[in-house]
Amino acid sequence: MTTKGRPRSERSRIAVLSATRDLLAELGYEKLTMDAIAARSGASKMTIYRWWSSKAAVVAEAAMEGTIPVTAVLIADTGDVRADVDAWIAAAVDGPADPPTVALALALTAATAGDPRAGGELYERFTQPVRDALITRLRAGITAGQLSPGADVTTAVDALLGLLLYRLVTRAAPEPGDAQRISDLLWSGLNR
Amino acid sequence: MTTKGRPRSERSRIAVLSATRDLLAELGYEKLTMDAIAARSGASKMTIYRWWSSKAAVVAEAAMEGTIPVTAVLIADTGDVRADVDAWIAAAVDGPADPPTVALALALTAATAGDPRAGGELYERFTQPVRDALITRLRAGITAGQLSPGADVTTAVDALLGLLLYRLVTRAAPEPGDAQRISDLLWSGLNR
Amino acid sequence: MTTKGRPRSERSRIAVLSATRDLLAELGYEKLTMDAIAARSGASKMTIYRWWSSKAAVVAEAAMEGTIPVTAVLIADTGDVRADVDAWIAAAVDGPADPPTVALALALTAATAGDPRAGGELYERFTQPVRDALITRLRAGITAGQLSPGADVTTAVDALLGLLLYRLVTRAAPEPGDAQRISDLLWSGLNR
Amino acid sequence: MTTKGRPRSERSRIAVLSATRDLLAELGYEKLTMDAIAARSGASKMTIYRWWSSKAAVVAEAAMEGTIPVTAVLIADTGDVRADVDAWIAAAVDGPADPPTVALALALTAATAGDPRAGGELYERFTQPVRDALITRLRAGITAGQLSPGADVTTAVDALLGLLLYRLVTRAAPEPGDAQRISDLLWSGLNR
DNA sequence: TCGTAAGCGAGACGGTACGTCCGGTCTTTTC
DNA sequence: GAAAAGACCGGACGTACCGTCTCGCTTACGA
Repeated sequence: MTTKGRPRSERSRIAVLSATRDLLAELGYEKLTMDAIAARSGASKMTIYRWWSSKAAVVAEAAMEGTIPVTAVLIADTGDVRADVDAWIAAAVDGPADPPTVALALALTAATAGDPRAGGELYERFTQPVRDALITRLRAGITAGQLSPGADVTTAVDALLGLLLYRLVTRAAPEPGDAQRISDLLWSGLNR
Repeated sequence: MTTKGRPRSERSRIAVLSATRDLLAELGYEKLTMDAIAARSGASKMTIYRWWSSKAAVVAEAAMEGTIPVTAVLIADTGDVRADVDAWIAAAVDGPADPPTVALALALTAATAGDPRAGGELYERFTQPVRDALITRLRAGITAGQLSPGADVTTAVDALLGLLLYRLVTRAAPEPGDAQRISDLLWSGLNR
Repeated sequence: MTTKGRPRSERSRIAVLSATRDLLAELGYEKLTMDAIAARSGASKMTIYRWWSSKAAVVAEAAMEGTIPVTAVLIADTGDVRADVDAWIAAAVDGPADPPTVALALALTAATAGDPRAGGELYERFTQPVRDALITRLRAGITAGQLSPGADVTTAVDALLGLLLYRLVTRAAPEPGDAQRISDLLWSGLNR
Repeated sequence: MTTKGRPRSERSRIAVLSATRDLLAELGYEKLTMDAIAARSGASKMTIYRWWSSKAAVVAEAAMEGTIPVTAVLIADTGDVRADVDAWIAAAVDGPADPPTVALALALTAATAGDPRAGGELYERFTQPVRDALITRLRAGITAGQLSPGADVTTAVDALLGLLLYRLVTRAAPEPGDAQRISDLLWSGLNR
């Protein structure tokens, strides 16, 4: 026996998330309204609130489906730590050039920073996996003898992610060579 | 000739900024309201809007006056770059332990990330001076022969500020030795 | 050939009308909701709308089945006009003492008064037959020589029904002797 | 000392009541919405809710200012009861021919009948004064010897008001001679 | 006896109005 | 002439109800 009653409309779900992404890119997080999402998506506000508890929740799921495939690319393990992590850095620095992705990341940051009580879990949901993956890959590099045993992996990863966040928040446009410069900084920090 | 009429009430100005800091710590940026600031401070909304143009502006000035002791500490120039910058790092890492200051910094971040159009100027107003001061001090260190001429100062500074921002946004509590670890990372990055 | 497929559930029909009467007595017409009728009756909203076109229609049928014993009492024709009509008055004045019936009558009044476009037909459906029956009986009394030929039957009937409506709407509790006083008024009006 | 702060806008108050009357005449009570009142009047919903607690309250006050001057004309006391009351009847029967007044009266009836809990007070607020005035005038007529001492004044008045209400609710258009017929019925009822 | 067509409970849906809240402006009186 | 008080508009909030629309299940007719 399957569930009773009319099933949830996948069509609406997609329309809502899609409209959220579009409006975020156009207006930014603060000016994004539930009414606008409803109007743009064709879904009623009731339907949106039935499935998402708040604006932050919609944005979170929109980000989940929209950007994770881009930024959360699992770090490859080719056996060469530096090459693997450099590839991730290059993707992270140059990748999110398109406005929707930038807007989503900014929205997540705003939601996280703006509501101390509910935001922590939200932000960690997206950043934590990436952070863990980087730390894991680097620790594997230590085990493989490619990094010195005493390398301060977590501080380096936080500096890396922080730098990306900082550039995002200050809207610093990525410049050619950025990935290389960041890579250099990171590896000299790790190979004292 | 002095200005005519009743002079601006310094008493109100202080009460507004103080109430803003308190409420920010209690509620976060999104739930902070102008009505609440007016009620808590005893000033009328009219008075607030006479002197500040928006909620963001009040928060900005509250941050200005509230965090100066912490972040705007001018980097000293004792002749020893590393000692000078390490002192600043120590202050920045351990300083903002009190909730109001953290709340202010988060509020600024939320406002900046949430409103792409108006936020850039706001954020730069607080971060830019610090960033410039750090870069200037480090460049002086290069001139003084204490750092290698090819050191990538801006990337290092962005990583430093980004790391602080990242820890702030993720509400990572500062742990003993953090300042030391960050310092180590920074200097090995700069002295390749 | 009878109809194919599953026949209409009499069980549901009764449950809906019964739930409507109960809820009307508890909440009044304005606060009565279709969702509540569905929940209370165990029928789905789909089923309700399959058989009734609107809230007003459900209420109308609920009234139809609920108040017939009270108001639709056909005026008897024993040959004595005054005795026949007085019996009807007594039933109408003292009858609807129970809350559900009162609530139904009020609901019909509210629906009629509240929606000028659709209400006329609704109200006439319940009042018209009674009005016609009274007028017919009185006219028969004229024919039988029990009332003066010039008696203004329609005005008198409207005054009688209006008085009952007025007492209903103002929630005036019936008092002993009311039926007698109304009867007196009516007959002196008819026998000028 | 007068009250502090900006005083209530009389302009808004009038605009709201006026818009309510217009919309009532156009749409009827059930289709009247607060949003429409706000839009038509130029007042914000906030302002409306600041001064009136519900749609019924706005309608009540709109009726107060709009129709009471028309129907609640205090019954004159020229010394001739019948002439005085007949004048009132004539005004009540022929007067409210204009749609806004009819709509208001219907709206009050709908509100009263539709919400048993809150409506009683509402209806009595408008009907009670008229009823009392009629009863008072008729009792004065008894004292003056113009009516028989045993006349059942209250039943007669309720029949009169009920007849008007009944005709209102059934949307019976007033016909020539109605006032006369009602008058005849009333007086023969009172002068048994 | 069995297929099938209509009825059914469940419940999600788009739409519309609700009553509340907040940002920012305006208008009074008081100081 | 600045300040406190507080009413004002515009517009977003999150909720409720309407009437419609799938679903998958149930029932009893008619082949």
